[in-house]
Amino acid sequence: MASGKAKITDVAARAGVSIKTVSRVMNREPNVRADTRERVLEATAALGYEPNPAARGLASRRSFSLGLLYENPHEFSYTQRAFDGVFASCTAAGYTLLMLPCGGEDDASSAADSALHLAIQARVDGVILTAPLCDDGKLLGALRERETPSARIATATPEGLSCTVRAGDRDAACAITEHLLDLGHQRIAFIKGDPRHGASNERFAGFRQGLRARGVPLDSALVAEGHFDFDSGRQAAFALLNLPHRPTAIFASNDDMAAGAIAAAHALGLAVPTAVSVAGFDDSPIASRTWPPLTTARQPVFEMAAAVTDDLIAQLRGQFDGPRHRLFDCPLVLRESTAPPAAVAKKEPLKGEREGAERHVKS
Amino acid sequence: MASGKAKITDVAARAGVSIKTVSRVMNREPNVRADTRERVLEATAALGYEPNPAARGLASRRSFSLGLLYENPHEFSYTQRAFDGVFASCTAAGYTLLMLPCGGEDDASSAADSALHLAIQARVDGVILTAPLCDDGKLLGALRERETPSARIATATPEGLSCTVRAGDRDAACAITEHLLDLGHQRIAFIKGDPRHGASNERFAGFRQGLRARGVPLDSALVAEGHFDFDSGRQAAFALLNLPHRPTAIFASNDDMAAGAIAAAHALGLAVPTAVSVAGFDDSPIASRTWPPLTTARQPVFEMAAAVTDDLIAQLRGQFDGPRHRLFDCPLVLRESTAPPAAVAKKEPLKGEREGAERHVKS
DNA sequence: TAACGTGTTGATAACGCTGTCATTCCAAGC
DNA sequence: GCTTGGAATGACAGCGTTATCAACACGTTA
Repeated sequence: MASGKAKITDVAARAGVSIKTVSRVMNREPNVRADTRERVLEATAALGYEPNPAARGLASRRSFSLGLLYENPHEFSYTQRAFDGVFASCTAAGYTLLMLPCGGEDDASSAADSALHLAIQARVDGVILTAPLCDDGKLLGALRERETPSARIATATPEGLSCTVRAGDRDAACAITEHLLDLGHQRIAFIKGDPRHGASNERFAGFRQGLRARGVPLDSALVAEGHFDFDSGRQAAFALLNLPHRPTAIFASNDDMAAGAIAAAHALGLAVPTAVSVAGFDDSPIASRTWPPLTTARQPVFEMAAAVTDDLIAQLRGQFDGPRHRLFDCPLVLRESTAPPAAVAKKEPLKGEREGAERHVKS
Repeated sequence: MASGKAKITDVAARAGVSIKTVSRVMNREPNVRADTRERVLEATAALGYEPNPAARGLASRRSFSLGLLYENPHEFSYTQRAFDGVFASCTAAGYTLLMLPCGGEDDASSAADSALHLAIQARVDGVILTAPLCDDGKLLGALRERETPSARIATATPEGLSCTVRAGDRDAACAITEHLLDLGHQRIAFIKGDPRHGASNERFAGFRQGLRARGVPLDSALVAEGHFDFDSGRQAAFALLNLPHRPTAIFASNDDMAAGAIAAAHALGLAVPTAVSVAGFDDSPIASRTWPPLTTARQPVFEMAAAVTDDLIAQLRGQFDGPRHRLFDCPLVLRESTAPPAAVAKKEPLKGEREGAERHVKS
């Protein structure tokens, strides 16, 4: 109970063993008799002993901490979900987590440098990279040079010596596209994401794949550039909806941009989904906060982040037989922002109101 | 350049001084001759020397790290902005920052305990508490008992031995209320925030104060309970807008709930702001992502967090003459979610479209 | 019985820095 | 020149843990 000051010698004295044995117990090392371990644990509990991380770090030349490098100032909800997953795994494994923001806006590479410098200063045992940093050649090179183990979330290149995790962006984007086509849409616009993110290409590829599967030609006039943030989505949608022959549906590469598209539609007096359907990607918090709430694909960021962190920690502990590359499905989430196009709706009117409850469908 | 392995003895050898002098330079201690300091700095640069934080921590019995305790799983955008401010100050001062989430949902006090335990394990030099933890008596007691310095953001009790910072919630809420009254609204509904947050009371008090100043009686039927999250705002607004004699404006205690109110209005076929005006509080990211974007009060969370962190670090460094209690203004931000009520609008029609640009007005 | 192996435990030297205190330096005062 | 005192510097002992390696206990095998 009286904690805060007990050290390993106190515990050793109380348990009647050497400090080394206490150390063994604290570190879950083998070769300690069960009753000895019991006595030590009892002593630690009685004294409220907490190992001193500084002393541990100094002696073991490890810090038992990881760094989470991220860049996106816009879509922090993604980083938050990733953080939650990474944090959960770190805590479970007795690791400490450092947030290492990379500026973003201004000078991307110098921001990455400074974040890397923070990681070096803090002597983290490993780093976790989110997109788009996870595909930054210079950063990866610097990490390799320092022999810093790393894990990569949402990478475009699921290979190499570090563990990676990514979502089935292409399949899910294809599924969303097919959903829109199934509703009867023929003129579907697409808003691309930040080209530095590997997921952007994948989602666009999924979109094209969906069209191709249904024999609908790709109209390049309906493809707009975006950067994953609300404002770029709004502007892109504005332009698309002002087209002479405007699309009946917009598929934005993420939810923030989809929310922007909804705002643009509202501003133009176009009701969603009556006049125009809108779909997003990620199922981030904003997806259920727009009106109408967004049809999207759920990217299981928490689970992805937690899994890849587990992998990284396993690697740090030497339980490692080659890097592991994981792939997670993104199930479709159907909400109220998508519906048949007006022309079709007349032929097949919807029966009553759409239900408010979400429906999760495996993609 | 060749960094990662140099230690203080190497630097000392290269600079031709003792390790103690290098230590002095690294810690910006006085009583080092300018040219000596210069030589040492040159040597550190040449060797790419980075002090080992574990060794530093062990010898100095400090960790040079702070912990940010937070609880709100809903409104993470607030925590993010606070984090950004705290992080900026920490980095500038050479401190490391640990995120210490407190669960939230389930068992609040046990979650706070576990976060506190993480802080103890990590041996942070101080902690920063966000609402509502900053007013959690048990938590504050535990911190006092361990003599852990702390800073508190958005506290209801700006007093005691720790540095605090808070926003002028009451004045800003009063200003928003007066803004709605000035537009001609007489029946203004109010959605309260989480009662555990000190700000909730203050904002409600500001609302009442605004009404009183204009001689408008408080109609308790128009006051609803909320918990600062989107869904509670939506439900409260739903109930309010279904009232026989419904309000012409809704003032929600924060932006998330205001976004929920907008969703409720949309769902009921009530246009915002034509049929009902909606105002929020905080100017969080969602405030500019709803449609229409929200009239709100900007809480300068980044600046508040950075300032109180500076105070805490100053205290840790012994530059401390009593705790400092700061107060920040929340300027009004007028956007498109508020307008004169329909009846008044007929008499005094708006001229043309409202401009899209934001206008910041000091409250 | 002796040698051996396996499982368990402990003595002691690092780990890289800071705190304490002693020492040296140097300009000013007599 | 000699003393004085503050500024500048260094020697050295920890800080609380882990790593290394030695020692020991005990059952098994030759």
